[in-house]
Amino acid sequence: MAKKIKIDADLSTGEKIKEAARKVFTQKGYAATRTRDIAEEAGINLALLNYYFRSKEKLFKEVMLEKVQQLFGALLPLMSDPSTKLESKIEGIVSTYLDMLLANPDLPLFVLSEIRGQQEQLKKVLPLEKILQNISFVKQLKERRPDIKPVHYLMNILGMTVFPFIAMPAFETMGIINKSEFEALISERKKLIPLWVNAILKAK
Amino acid sequence: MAKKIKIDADLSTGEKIKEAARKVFTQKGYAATRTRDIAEEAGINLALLNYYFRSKEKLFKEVMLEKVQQLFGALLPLMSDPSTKLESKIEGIVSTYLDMLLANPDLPLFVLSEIRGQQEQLKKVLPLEKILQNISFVKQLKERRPDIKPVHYLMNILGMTVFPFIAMPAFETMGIINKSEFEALISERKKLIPLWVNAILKAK
DNA sequence: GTCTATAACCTGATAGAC
DNA sequence: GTCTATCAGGTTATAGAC
Repeated sequence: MAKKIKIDADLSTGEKIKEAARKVFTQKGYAATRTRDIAEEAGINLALLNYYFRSKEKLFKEVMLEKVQQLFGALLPLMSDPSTKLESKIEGIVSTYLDMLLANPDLPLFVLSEIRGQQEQLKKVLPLEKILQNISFVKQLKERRPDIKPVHYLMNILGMTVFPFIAMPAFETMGIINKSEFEALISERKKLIPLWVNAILKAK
Repeated sequence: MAKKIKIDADLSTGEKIKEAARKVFTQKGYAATRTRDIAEEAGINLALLNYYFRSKEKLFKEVMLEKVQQLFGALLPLMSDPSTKLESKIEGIVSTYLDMLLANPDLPLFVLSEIRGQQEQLKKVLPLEKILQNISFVKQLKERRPDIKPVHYLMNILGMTVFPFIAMPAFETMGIINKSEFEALISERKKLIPLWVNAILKAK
């Protein structure tokens, strides 16, 4: 069994490069990754990277757009479904989102820290401001608590759900927690967060 | 009135450079900042930067340690005080921390994304794992809810408090929110979060 | 399509004059 | 202490052979 094979060999060259780029960019960020890192990770030559993608920046933007959609796009269908009521919607959002984050633990920190100066591209892909107005979830929050801005609950749910993944690297380098302990915590939170959000919704 | 003066002129050269470094590093991160950016921001020559600080990395580490202490250090005295009871401790933590974050909005994203590979330096300055064991706040949480790990409440409080500052740049570039709207939200949360944390502590 | 070699550029750091 | 000029090394991107 080959242990240090980096990228699946039976992918098209373009996909191998892109997969390598996904990995290196999300781990190190745009400025700190060298195209050589990506080429090596992909098991191809540096020149090929520029043959398939015109430049480092172009490759990055493709990866970035994907990641933004992965991070935000996963939320929209869950929040939009008008057939589920608020409680089960919260449960679904938290559970699905935590699963996605466990599979992509460094996605949030990557997107949120590398998003600077990507306004142009983003607005095309994710017209979030318009979506957020008429989405079923927001309406239900408004109904339940007309006295509190729905965005507050959004922040609370995302904060409780996403923040652990943002802080994990720090806690990990400080030796406070390791990966398996973290995953155990997250699986506890899968049941707890919906409970807590419910309590928050009732708080006076 | 000189509008584009970058750094107060009546500082020692070393402090001018460090102040500029604080600003540029926290905005762009280590890899993306050029020592030339810092020199220009400080209104001095590039060579002087290397005269005062031996290298880019050394300058960065000084700034980084400061910022880590600012981000985590502010919490410790608040969480340690054994004379305050749980409710008012939560109120104090949230209120003080939000004030600090409003004054340094990009501090959390900077520290949490640039902390990689700083283990050595950090453990000297912040032996957090030991502190967290015996701190008054954690004990009180354990007493109140022996059935839930205290770290969960830590994550909830920090998530609700800090996460908005992490997500703000993203929401800002998407045009969902602007700075003054954000600050208004935060000042609302100053009263709401303690309420919510209380509700969470009671949730069954 | 894929490679080697190299061009063109940028960045951190230093030498040396003042 | 502060500057100008420059070096040394590294990085992106391309030219050109296969």
